[in-house]
Amino acid sequence: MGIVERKEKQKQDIKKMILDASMKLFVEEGFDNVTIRKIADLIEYSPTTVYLYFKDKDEIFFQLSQVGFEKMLELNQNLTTIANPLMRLYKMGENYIHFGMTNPEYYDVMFIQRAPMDCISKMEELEWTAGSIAIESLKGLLKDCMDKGLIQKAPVEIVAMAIWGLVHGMVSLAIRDRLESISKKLIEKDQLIKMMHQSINWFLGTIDTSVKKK
Amino acid sequence: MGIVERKEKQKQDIKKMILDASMKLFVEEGFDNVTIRKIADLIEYSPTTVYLYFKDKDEIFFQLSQVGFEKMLELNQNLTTIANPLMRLYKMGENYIHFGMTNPEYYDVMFIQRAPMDCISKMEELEWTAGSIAIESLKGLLKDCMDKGLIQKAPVEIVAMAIWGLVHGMVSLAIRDRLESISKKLIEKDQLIKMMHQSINWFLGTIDTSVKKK
DNA sequence: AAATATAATTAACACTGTTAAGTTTCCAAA
DNA sequence: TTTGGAAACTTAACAGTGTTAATTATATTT
Repeated sequence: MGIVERKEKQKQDIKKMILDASMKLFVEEGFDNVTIRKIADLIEYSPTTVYLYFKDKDEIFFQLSQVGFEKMLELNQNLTTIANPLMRLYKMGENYIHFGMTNPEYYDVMFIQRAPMDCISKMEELEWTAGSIAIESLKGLLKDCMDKGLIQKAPVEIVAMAIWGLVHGMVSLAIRDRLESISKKLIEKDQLIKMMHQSINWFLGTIDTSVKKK
Repeated sequence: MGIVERKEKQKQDIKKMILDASMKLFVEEGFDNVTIRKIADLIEYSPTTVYLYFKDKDEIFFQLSQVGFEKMLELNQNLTTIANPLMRLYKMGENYIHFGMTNPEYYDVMFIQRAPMDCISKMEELEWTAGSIAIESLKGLLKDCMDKGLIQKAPVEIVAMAIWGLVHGMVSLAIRDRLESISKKLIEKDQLIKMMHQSINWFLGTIDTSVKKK
């Protein structure tokens, strides 16, 4: 039955077209400018056709966020070469900040935008999403650091929460233009990133047991 | 000229009515359910009347966020009694988390929602907003801690960014239902708050120079 | 070729923020 | 007290939004 196969492929192609169009609008014009009608215009179908391939707008954004997670996972490939877990942790934070600051729109759907209810239940079905892979690897890394005595022993979940909070907090405040108030003068993006690096550097320095305290 | 005074007062009263109605919708039905028409319904005026008192919807939310900042400032009154700056820092973080978790809608407009451009320029005019007061007091507190040798010396801005990031990160992830993935099972709000407390506790413990490191 | 299943579209609904134009209300000067 | 004008408010409308039911066009199967 080659015909049903081809049909299925066509279906997937159109799905991809819709996602690509959404992404294009998303990155170029921002979240609020992604409308069903604009998507339909781009792929040269009628607006209602979109609903033949996606339940609603939320599902499209959910799919986009999944793409974002994969991108992030890919970015973290550069960690594999780093043996020292504490160094890896630092690089991981650096990656996170870099990803968020250079892909603010992706970051938005992944971590800032309200997650629709039925996506949450979908997550629970999957049980092993790209997002949970990231957080699990962070927890593993922390455990590794503790086992090797590189950082103080503490409940992994608590420390993971703090570290994720730290980087997410800085990135999301930056993306939403709230970090202006930290210094009196305006700060440009590059310098902001530099400051974030200093922050995680300072942070990891303080929890690093090998650094001598006076 | 008592008449022009009374007129002015009336104007302020209606402004307050609009803000109160917005707030009510905001808290009870969430951000997306605050519409000009619903506000108008509540105050029993026509929708266009709202525009005689506020430039646009953004201005209403900006005003609401200002109210939020004042509420937060008020909450921080309990800090004055604490002499030890490190203890104050801990309590400040606890306050922040408490405020965010019990007033998620306020927190939203204050720190998460996209800030409209012309509000930012308005901020620069004011130059001394409730928001910047909070961040300045955090910086002052940190300087105090460093001067007294309670925590390691480091650039205040960098440390302030890290700490604000830490608490904001945890709260905003919680509000947007992203913290579910940190533990495999569902976590209820109260326990989440407890975990956040443990996080800042652990964090301040590690930067506290008086705590002995093994 | 006719019947059926699939795919795409048109038209419409119930909303949204916002504006121009028209009414009503109120206060001060003639 | 009447009249003029300003201020306050409303009606109607515009240009959008997500989404659905009903309809038409296109393939596929019998």
